[in-house]
Amino acid sequence: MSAERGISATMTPASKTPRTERGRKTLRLLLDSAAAEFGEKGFHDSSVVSITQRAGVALGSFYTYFDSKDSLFRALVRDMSAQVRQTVGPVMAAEPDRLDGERKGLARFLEFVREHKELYRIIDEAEFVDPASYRQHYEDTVNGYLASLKDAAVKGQLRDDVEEVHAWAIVGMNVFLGLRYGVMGEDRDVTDVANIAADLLTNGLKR
Amino acid sequence: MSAERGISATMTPASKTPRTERGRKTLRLLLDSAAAEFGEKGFHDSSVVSITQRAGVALGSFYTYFDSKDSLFRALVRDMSAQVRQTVGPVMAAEPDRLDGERKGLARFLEFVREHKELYRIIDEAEFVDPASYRQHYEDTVNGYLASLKDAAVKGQLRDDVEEVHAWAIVGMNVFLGLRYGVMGEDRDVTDVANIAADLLTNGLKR
DNA sequence: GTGAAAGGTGAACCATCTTTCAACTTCAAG
DNA sequence: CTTGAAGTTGAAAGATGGTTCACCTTTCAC
Repeated sequence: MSAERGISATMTPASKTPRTERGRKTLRLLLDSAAAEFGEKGFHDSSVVSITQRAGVALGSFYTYFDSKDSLFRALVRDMSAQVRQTVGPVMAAEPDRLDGERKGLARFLEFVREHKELYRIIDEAEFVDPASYRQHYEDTVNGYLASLKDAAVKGQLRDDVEEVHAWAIVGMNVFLGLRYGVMGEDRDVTDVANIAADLLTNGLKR
Repeated sequence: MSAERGISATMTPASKTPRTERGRKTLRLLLDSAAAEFGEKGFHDSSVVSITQRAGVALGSFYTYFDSKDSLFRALVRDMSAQVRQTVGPVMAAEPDRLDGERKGLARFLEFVREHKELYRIIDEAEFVDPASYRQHYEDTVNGYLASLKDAAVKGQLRDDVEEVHAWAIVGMNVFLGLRYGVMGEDRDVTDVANIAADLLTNGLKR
């Protein structure tokens, strides 16, 4: 049984992990080039040759660190997914009031998207290149959200019937505001957008 | 000048339009097979050979009706985009009260998604295959939404400061609810989901 | 200084499709 | 019944781009 234990899709095989500083440097160079390349051209129009050229290393070196173009992409998706949560989560958690946290968190998210326009292309393309990671990304995001909403409900900061549907709705709202006001155009102030959205979320549409 | 007038990316050249009933039948066969194929495997893993096999026509016939694999995809995106609005719009407009319309419209949208699971894969992949159509799809959707919100505001059915940000937020919410409760799983009743979302949208999160 | 492990190199191999094309079939108008 | 325009066919050309591999260079422990 345990002899059969292999490496899962989300792990990097030991044989590909760099052993020296030099190796880690090259690996990082490849990851950064890949993020830029995938962000600009998407997965299929990006080529391994082009990524290595951008990184300034030889084609063959790529396969010293990754099993395939796919496995590099998987590594990137996991990396960016974690980066978003690590950036936005603390900002949100720092506010005593959950609805203030919502506002601050969204503003920070919009800023992050503007600094990392490649985020959307990479996460979105995961739907096709690596569906498991795609699903995982949103489930992780929604679950984190739901937990913090329920926590706030217990504290009496918002309605106490919050559930999964609310979390998906709010995440969808934020994702689309990021798409429109982070990626598609920067024609609005992030704080304004965050205020409007937080107000909608707090008070609703009714008169 | 007018001699230079060509065909835009969104048009089908006259030379490719079927002239007979037999031709129209083959074209439809190809479109349906393509929707199924793209929905299952995504654009890049779908092949023209496979689409023609599914349709039961020869490879060469494909190029009688389409200039390229890309142009077929573009045709499909426009088609599905219009289909969604034609399905949901009337249901929403039929309710005298806009917030009731929101509820009914979302329910109908969720049903539509369940009946057409390929919708998300095709629209989402347009971000990479045909960015112009992707953007167009969401701008059309949001603009329609915004117009109807403003109309309702004038009638006094909801807050009168509705603007673009609200429209993007609501569309994002609906898209994600469709993703989760239409595509990813059917573990919730569409009416329940629509009621919860409409209530959130109407009254907000506050206690 | 030496040997071995880690890292680097890029030409070549190879599989996969898209697209073209010249020959063939269908069908309806005259 | 003839004719030709519309439609059909699939082998093959052409392009692309991921992956391999045999050989070279660098690093560093002993």
